[in-house]
Amino acid sequence: MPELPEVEILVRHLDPVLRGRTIRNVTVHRAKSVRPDTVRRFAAGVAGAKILQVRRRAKYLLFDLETRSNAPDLLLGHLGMTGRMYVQSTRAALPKHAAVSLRLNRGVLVFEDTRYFGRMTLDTSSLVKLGPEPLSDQFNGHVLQEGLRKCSQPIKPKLLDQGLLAGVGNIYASEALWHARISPRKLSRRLSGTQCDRLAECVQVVLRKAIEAGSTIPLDFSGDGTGDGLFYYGSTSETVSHEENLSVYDREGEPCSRCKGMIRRIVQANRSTFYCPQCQRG
DNA sequence: CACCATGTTCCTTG
DNA sequence: CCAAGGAACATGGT
Repeated sequence: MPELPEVEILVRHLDPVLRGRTIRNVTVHRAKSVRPDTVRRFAAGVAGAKILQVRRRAKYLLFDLETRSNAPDLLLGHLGMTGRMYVQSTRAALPKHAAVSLRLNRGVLVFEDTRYFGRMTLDTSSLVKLGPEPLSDQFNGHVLQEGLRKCSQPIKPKLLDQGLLAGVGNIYASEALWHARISPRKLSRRLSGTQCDRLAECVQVVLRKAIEAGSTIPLDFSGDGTGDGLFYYGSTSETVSHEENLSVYDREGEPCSRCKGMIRRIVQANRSTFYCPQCQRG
């Protein structure tokens, strides 16, 4: 599920469904999924709260809560690598890897997370280290250049630094660089002003396009087949948008659609990078 | 069995 | 102290 566009799509689905609902009951199936909260503190803080709004910041879901005074009023969700969130019927069985489930006045908000790298927590400290939202006017080529000025890392792994800009992940980092025709191995501080402008622009275009593509994917109401209209599944069908819309990610050995070069896979900072050595130069 | 996976954080190294 | 690299986290797919 999880880069900025996928989280954005999920938030757009969840907000109208959850807005105004009250959390009647809290079950933490995996204690580590609410870290650094304890199960006790999390349950006490969330039970009885009313969800006022669901928003996004970077790859985080923000649930604004109305709670008793002095209680934390912001619940934070992060999908990690494999997290999903959806509302299902109270009668439906929980998935094998349910991490947290919140029973509402109607339906259950399920946080499912196969690898348990994700979070649902009242601790919001991770938000303070985040850089600008790439789709806001707080982000542009100049801001990017400033952030890269003293950086000796190659540009691609640097794009994953959430303190530089917040929300780009491994897929869209490779994609943005391809669109900007910049080598992922280029030293960050060596990007020219023009390149920074172009890269900032391409980051925005790639993210916007992905959100647009995700918006056209129909919701998956399949759930468990009880079909009472409650089901909002986080898209199961992102593979569709992958194959259709990605230019280099996971396309090692395929020809570049722009120059007929051969797309390569390399490893940087322990993660895969995909690029076209022909049209992405130093 | 080996290697790969949309992310973050911690530990080590330089 | 800082930046960068690597591993850990946990499970499943190929």
